[in-house]
Amino acid sequence: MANDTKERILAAALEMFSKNGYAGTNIRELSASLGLVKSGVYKHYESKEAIWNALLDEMIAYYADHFGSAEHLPPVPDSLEALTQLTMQMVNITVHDEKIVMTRKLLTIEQFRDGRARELATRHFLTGLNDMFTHVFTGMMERRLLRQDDPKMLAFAYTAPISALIHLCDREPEKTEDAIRKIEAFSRHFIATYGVK
Amino acid sequence: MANDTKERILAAALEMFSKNGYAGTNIRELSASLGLVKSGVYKHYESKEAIWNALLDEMIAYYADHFGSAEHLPPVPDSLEALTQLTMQMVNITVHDEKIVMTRKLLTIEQFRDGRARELATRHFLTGLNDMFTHVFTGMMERRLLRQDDPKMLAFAYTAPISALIHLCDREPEKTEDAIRKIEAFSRHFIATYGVK
DNA sequence: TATTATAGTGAACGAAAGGTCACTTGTCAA
DNA sequence: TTGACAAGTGACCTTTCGTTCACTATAATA
Repeated sequence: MANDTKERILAAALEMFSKNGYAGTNIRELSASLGLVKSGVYKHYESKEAIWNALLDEMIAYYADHFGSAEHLPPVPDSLEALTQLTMQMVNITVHDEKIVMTRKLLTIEQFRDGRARELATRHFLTGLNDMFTHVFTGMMERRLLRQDDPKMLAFAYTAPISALIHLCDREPEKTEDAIRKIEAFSRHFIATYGVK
Repeated sequence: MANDTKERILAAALEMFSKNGYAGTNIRELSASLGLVKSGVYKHYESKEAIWNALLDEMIAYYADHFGSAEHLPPVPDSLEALTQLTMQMVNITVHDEKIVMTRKLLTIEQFRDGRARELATRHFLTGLNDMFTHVFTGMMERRLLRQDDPKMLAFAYTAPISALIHLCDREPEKTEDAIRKIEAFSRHFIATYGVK
């Protein structure tokens, strides 16, 4: 029971912080959204900042669990088409999973205020996808699916535009479908450029 | 005199909003940073929100003046090397100009809260550079400096990675030099891929 | 059964927020 | 010289914020 409420507080905090930012969120509203009165929250966290820190802890742990280690690297696609499919699958999850979307928004909003948010933002927005596709492209080059080139550079050239469109989805959700189509078109264009026929 | 203070208030607002966000900024501090007492600010703007709106007006006007119309399109580079030089020149301005950096941070932080900030963010982060380099690449293809391809797609593939590294500079300024080197390396890699020898 | 820890309530608190207002000061036009 | 107005001050108001605390209800424990 205790733990349940504690987690529900974090979930509500993620929702409110990602919408209104840390400074723009107040404990009254947060509590109310859980059917609690605000003093009830203080039975589980000693302060607003403690909630923020716990949420960041959870986000960091979540990232480590889901994307952190080599076990989570995707299988190397065995065809050029499979690269697009892998990409679209990942994009669809990342753009439609509410929790991931909120996490990204939160990191976007708070990256300049909190050092740990800053680090995690860079991983989410830049190095995470980059490392993953460096691995993918290295494998694809070994299998002669991609022309020989610097896999890190290719991964950067591939993931950064995709990342930009994911950010667009966060910012203007009504453009999501369009952005996803653009990502697929970009993926195919990339393959047309670097793929080995 | 009146106008002077009015503008100084906007400058201070840009600084504070871009650092602490709208909700995290208070009029007392803002006034103090100008050597004023807070009621003095209300002689020039009727509310905090009015300051925000005036700042956004200014930002929108500034963008229109500096990057908005066809007059501001850069000359089409006459060589592949000139493309990298044009790029690096633009990147250096955009990364080192304090006002532009603060504007970008502000839009990053407030894009989910304000509709006009959202629009301007998309222009700053995505469509602005994109349109500009669509023009550049169209010209370079006509001059057979770049291989024939979809100029919009190439512009997107070129500008999005650069944009990602500019965001990195905003987030982690100590990585600025490194990021700029990466941009140059990326530009040269891009040319190696799409340039006509 | 008696006890005790836990989760939640509601009133209250001090600090800080945005905003108002009567007042002073300095500048310039009539 | 005087009157009017713009710019700035400082005290004050109301609201909202984060936080505390004495208290209650509940459910597990001894």
